[in-house]
Amino acid sequence: MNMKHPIDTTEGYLKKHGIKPSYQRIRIYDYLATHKNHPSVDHIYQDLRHDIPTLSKTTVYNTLKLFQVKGVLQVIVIEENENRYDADTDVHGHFRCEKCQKIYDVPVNISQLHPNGLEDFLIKENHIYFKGLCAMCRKK
Amino acid sequence: MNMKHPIDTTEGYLKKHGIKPSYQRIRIYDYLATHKNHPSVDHIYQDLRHDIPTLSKTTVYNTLKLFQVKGVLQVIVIEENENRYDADTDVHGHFRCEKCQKIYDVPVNISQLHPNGLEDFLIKENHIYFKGLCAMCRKK
DNA sequence: GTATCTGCAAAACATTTGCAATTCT
DNA sequence: AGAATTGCAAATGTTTTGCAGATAC
Repeated sequence: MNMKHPIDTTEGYLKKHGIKPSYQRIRIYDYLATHKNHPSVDHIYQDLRHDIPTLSKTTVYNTLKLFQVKGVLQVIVIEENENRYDADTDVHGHFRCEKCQKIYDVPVNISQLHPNGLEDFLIKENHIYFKGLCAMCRKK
Repeated sequence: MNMKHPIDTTEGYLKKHGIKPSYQRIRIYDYLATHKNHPSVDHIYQDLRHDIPTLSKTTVYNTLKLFQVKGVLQVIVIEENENRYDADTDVHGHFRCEKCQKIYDVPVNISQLHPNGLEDFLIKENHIYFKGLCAMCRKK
């Protein structure tokens, strides 16, 4: 579980954010909270459909869009043609290895970054990511 | 023109990077160099097809992919479902206004950002972007 | 019983691929 | 001529939409 208030259940956590906790929504949120490898829609769908045979991909899309609007996940736009999802809503960066394709979490101190010219802008989201070779792939 | 060596022509600049300067490639590069608003493939295609009626979108895709591989542009992955392109290959950030959709350049000092845990990683690309409301949209 | 949620099928996009015609040297 | 480039048409893959049936309160 990856929740701000660990005492909560997923159901309570979703409710608190104005999301009706249907069975599918709870399962999708729990999947994200326990699979921190920044899954794509298809990852989520393929894994969950073994447990929930009636699940449809549309529901996964609907649910993730709702989660995004309600602020319980962040969309990681790092691949050029598919979105990834992360239940960790704290500001942090990502690293994508161009060889093994894995996406790593990267702790970054955003306060060190003082962009000029944005003084009158309202910044709602910070996105930082890196691409290259991870330690393992680099050695080979 | 947005070139490291302003003395060059587009033709010379492309050659230097191992790109045969065909008519279409020169026109697409010039478009990027003079339109710094981070256009999408469709922006480029729709604008250039008035001048070059035979231009195909495939050629725009082919050319941008080639430019990316040869390192004369960077792909900005900031929209959730389409790529944007920038002939400025220096490290810099972007800000996308969620209201007017405009993408602004943001000078950032990447060296201020010392991500932990990437010591053995080879970082080839840095990407930093922000989302929110720009100064103009915020006032309204 | 009325709202909402789910999921199938189809549509809408962005992007890629196969291949034939064109262009360049 | 030979090699690279262009561009049409079709395919692919992701995401969205319309809508009917199921579910929840």
